[in-house]
Amino acid sequence: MGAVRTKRKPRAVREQQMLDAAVQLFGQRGYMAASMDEIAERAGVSKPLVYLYLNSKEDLFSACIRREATALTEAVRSQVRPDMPAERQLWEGLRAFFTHTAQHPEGWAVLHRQARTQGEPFADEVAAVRAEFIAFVTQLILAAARDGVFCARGDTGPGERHEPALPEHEAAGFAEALVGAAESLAAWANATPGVTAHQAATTLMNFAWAGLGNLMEGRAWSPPAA
Amino acid sequence: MGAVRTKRKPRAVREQQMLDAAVQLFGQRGYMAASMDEIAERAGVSKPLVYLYLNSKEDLFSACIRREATALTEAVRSQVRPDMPAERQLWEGLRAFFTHTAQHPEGWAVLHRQARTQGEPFADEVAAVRAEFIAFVTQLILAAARDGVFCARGDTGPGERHEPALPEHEAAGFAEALVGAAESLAAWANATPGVTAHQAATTLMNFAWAGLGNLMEGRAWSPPAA
Amino acid sequence: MGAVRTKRKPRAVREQQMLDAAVQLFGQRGYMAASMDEIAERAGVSKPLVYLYLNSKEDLFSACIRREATALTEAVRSQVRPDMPAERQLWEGLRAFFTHTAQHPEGWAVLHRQARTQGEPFADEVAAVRAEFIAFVTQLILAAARDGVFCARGDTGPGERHEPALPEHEAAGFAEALVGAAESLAAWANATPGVTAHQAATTLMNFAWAGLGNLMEGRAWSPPAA
Amino acid sequence: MGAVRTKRKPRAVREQQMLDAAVQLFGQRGYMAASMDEIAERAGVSKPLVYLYLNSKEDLFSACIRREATALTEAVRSQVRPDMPAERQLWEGLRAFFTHTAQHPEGWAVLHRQARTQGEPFADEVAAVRAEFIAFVTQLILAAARDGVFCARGDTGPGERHEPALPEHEAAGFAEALVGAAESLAAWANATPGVTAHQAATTLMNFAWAGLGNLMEGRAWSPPAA
DNA sequence: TATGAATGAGTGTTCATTCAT
DNA sequence: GATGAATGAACACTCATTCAT
Repeated sequence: MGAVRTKRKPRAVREQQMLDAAVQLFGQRGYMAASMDEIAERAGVSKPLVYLYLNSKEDLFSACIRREATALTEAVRSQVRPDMPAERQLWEGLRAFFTHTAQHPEGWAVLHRQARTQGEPFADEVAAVRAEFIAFVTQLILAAARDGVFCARGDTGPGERHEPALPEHEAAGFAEALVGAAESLAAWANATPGVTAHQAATTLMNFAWAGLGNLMEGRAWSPPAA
Repeated sequence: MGAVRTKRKPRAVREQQMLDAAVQLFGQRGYMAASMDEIAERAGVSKPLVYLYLNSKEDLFSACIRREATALTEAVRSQVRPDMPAERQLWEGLRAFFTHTAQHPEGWAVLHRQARTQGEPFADEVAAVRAEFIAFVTQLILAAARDGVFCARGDTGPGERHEPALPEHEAAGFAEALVGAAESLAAWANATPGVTAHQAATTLMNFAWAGLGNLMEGRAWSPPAA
Repeated sequence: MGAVRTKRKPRAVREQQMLDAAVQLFGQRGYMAASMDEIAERAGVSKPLVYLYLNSKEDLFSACIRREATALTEAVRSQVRPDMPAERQLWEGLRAFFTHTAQHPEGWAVLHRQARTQGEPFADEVAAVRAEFIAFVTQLILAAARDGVFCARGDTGPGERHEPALPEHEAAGFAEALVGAAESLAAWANATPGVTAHQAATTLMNFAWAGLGNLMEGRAWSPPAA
Repeated sequence: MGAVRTKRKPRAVREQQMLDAAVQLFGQRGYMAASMDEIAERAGVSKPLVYLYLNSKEDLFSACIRREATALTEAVRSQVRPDMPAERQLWEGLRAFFTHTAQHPEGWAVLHRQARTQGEPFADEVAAVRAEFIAFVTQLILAAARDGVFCARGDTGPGERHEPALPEHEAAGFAEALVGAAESLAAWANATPGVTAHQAATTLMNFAWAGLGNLMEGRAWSPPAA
């Protein structure tokens, strides 16, 4: 059982083995249900070595969170250039997001499912990263509103410019919704065979971006009469 | 110290005390981190009694999930009548959803955060309930598309009926996104003071419904040229 | 191995069993070398029960220290009445001390040998008890000096009263020496077959009390010329 | 971070560094609580080197005991010449003892506190050294009794020689008491600021030697009537 | 109906010790 | 001469669970 126990690897290599094993098990079973014994075994390493290198279960989990959060952030950032138009930034970012979560399902499980259910230290770490995404999307929405992007797609004449009309607070709500939708679609795409990252991103852009455009043009939704 | 230990209550009362305590603790700490000792103490009951009534920790957790899922489903269902127009059904359902999650944060935590991180038996139970919501929303979207609802709000003449143009598979994706957005906004509303259930529902309707309408009218989003 | 595991005893009984086992093992092996497993086994009890009743190894050790310190203090106090002459108080106290340490060697080992080598919390607890003994002996010495007891044994007429001539600080030094001698003789008496508590006490009274008398009469020792 | 790790020192030097570190840590924390990791770090040396030079933790502790025991014995022996009168030998020996224990508190802690609480191998080693001290003091007392030293201090004419009157067994008891008193006073002197080795030695001589003299002169103490 | 008494099995963590270089 | 890499065995402690009353 467990990986073959090879010998005498340099520290950095062993550490990655341990983190790989830990991300898998934390992702599958959760923080509390994953035992250090099992992690060590799957890493092909004795338990004391795990403690020697990673200090404690908490530190190991934190290290997993940080590694996966950085990887995800990096994957998205590498596809998004600030000089792109907002719409393109969002599109590329979403594609990178869905691609990465599809390729690293356990890492995504650690971030999205497991870390958030654990107490303060872990939930906070991932909340901070998520807050950055929210802020990024909020800025994108505001930028698009400011630049009148939503009206530019041909149907409305560029002459009549609606004022931005979008308070920051409302944009934050939309960003929250958009990110939540993305998280949900990531799980859906991973669980539904045949749904690619490209399709998931397209679905979300259709759902969200078009809706925002509609809104920008003044067609705000209002509750139906009781 | 825990709750005051009163004596000789009928079984049903005791069981509710236990479930209340369990939902609180499972919601706060998670399934594994919540101990039966603590649950019994908070319920004001001895531990063997918990086992006598609820059999095991797994069964207790399942009972919590079922109770909270039923409560949430009931809260939504009670506000939604099948004879309402689809838009109204969604609006009322969302309001009920946001209201209920705001009033029962621990129950919602059990369903949304904790149950999904645990293995097969629990995650499946809540997944089934969630699937029902998704299916419901999918039907709403399809119904709206079929009835041309999105065009009805005055701007387009009811005469020219667009064909449905919305394959079920695509509607399911939208539903997934909409539900994910709702879940995200529920947490956001609970964490952000001053955001009411009404506002959260409005934000989501604006974000989603208006977007859907835009889409229905043929203004589908397509990826920008690289 | 281990005691026969009898069943269903009331808590107080079990606690004494545990303390008995713990005092034995702590006394023989020391705090760190005694394992909770071994203590539980010798007490005829499972390990969780030890934790249920005594909380932790530290608390268990503290409980041992307190129990044995109280027993020793009580044993001595029960033989010493404040209305006795100082000399008699010391004599009776020492006899009680040597008797008790002979009858409870492990308890004495816990107090004298083991507790003092452990860190702050434990060493302090026993140091406080020892300080009480020192203070008691100091008062005895001062009282004897004040009352001129040392001159009363016939050789000097009671008429000529020497002034106390004994500063408190010096009395404390003597008390420290006397108590140290007593501790040493307790181990010696326990290790040397045929030495009774009575004999040990007599030896110490001869060694110390007579010497004090000599000193009181003005025959102070002074260093020999180099 | 521990001592600076300098390179390539001769073996004897490294060994002393290790023993220094070990004596400090064993003295402060005790045998079991001091870890080889910490010792190696404080010695500025890698752990395998400690094993290469000192074989095992037990051997290392033994080496500490032997080094400190030898140092203490040597310190005392160097001040005591067999041709001195017994009283002077004791006085000089005590002064050397108090001086050394004051200057090497950790070494003294290893010998007096830590080694005696550990099992057979260590306690025996230090017990053997202590037995030598006891034997030495016993001989001193017997010699003084034989030579009538106690009567020589002027008050009694040297003409009338009391017979020794001191059985060896009784002398051993006095020696045990005296050494115990010395050990106690050593700790007291170290813990009480302002008490010098000279003062501690004087206190003990006053307490013990004068008492012995009193005894020799036939004024034996006898228990008071009940 | 309800509980005090009790435990088997497992957890995270540490330590003395060795090997390969 | 000296060390980075590695582990078997143990430790304190906790938990879900049951029995006897």
